[in-house]
Amino acid sequence: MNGEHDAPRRQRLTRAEAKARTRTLLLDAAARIFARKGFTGASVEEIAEAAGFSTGALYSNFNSKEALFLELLSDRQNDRIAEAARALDSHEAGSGEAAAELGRLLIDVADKDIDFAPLQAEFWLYAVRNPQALETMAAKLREPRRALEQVISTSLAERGAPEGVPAETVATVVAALFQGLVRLRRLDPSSVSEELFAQALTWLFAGIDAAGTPTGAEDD
Amino acid sequence: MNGEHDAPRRQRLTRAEAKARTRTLLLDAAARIFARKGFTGASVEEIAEAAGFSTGALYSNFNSKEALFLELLSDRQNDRIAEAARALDSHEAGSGEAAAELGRLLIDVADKDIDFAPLQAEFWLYAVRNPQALETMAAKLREPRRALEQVISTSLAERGAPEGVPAETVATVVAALFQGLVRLRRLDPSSVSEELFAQALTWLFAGIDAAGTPTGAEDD
DNA sequence: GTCTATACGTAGATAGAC
DNA sequence: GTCTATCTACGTATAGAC
Repeated sequence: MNGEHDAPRRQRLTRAEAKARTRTLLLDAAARIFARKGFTGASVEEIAEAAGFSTGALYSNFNSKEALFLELLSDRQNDRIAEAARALDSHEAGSGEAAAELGRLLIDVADKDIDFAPLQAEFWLYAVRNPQALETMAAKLREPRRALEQVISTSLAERGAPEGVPAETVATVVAALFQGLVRLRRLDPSSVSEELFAQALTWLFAGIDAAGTPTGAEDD
Repeated sequence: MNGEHDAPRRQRLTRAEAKARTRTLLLDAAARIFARKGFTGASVEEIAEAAGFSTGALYSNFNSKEALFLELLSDRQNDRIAEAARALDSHEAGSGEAAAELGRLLIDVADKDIDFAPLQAEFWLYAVRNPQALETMAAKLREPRRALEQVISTSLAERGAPEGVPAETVATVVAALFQGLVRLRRLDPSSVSEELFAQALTWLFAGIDAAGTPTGAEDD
């Protein structure tokens, strides 16, 4: 009855597209459930049901629970980080505006996207426990990291900071601060105000300027 | 033969002491295994065996796997953090020495005590997922946090920073930075050099000074 | 107080129907 | 390609011996 190489494609949704949609839905559900229950704590049945499918459908799209998790680790974790890079790109790092923008992003990540930080933590733990995944994760962080470095590098030059201050180092500090503050805010929101990240960045860049010109002398 | 209220105490190891020792050994093993496999990933049998006991002995000392984990969360997590507070106490925060000392501590935590950061991550995830444990965890972090605040407060006063800079805020920034850098170093050691934390602290405090006295004016 | 043996539930993964 | 049913293994927790 239903020939398979001739008939289908009735509503612009080919078989391949339908499968791709299923995959996407499963990945979305997996991100939520993994974030809420952890890699080992989450069950494949739970994930499949949350996506509206059965475990059979899940295994038809992914070889194993681990493969599903690793695909998230490779493909999904950049979403928010890329957003941060964009937020930085529209202003200059070190300026009050960029700091304020990043501050807002921090609050968003910590408060609105409640699954983000726990999922990142799961990724980090998995990477730390599985050396082969460690390189994958480090690689995935490199791209947005370079974007951050680039913006910081530009900003440092504009501020007249000396060449003794590599943008790479500053980018690391900013990234670490961001992560750390997001996690602290989840534990105790009152300890990490909405303006704190912006404030810290302001201090940091002022300190870099001061370190470049300790007593007020400039030029190199 | 062996009367129980009269005879024992032959090698200075009473029954109560023996049990306490068992508990300690189980807790030590639990810390290791939970750090390496995660809360859900670790099995009680694994933990018991690592401590040299059986699951029966474990359940004779703890009501459940969760109770064991919660005891670690409540009692053990302060070890390293208290150490940080002590490191700060011997110098003044903001001084080059204190910064260097903390920098060494960071490297120690990141490289030597390989179970510390993953265990903290497990605690954090558990707290984020279990609101009732969240308060427990936040409370446990408060004590060393106050110590950090105290030292920073003193240091700020010495440096002539204005009252507009609360030590509480600075302490949060320092703590977040520490956590964030430890985790980044585990992913990519080359991105977080041994001197980076000290460097970041130096910048931070210089920036605070500069913010207090923007163009070079002092006095209050 | 600790061990051995086990009950009971649940989870990852597969097989075969549709 | 997805679902239902199931196989198998493992993990928590308990019971009873020593």
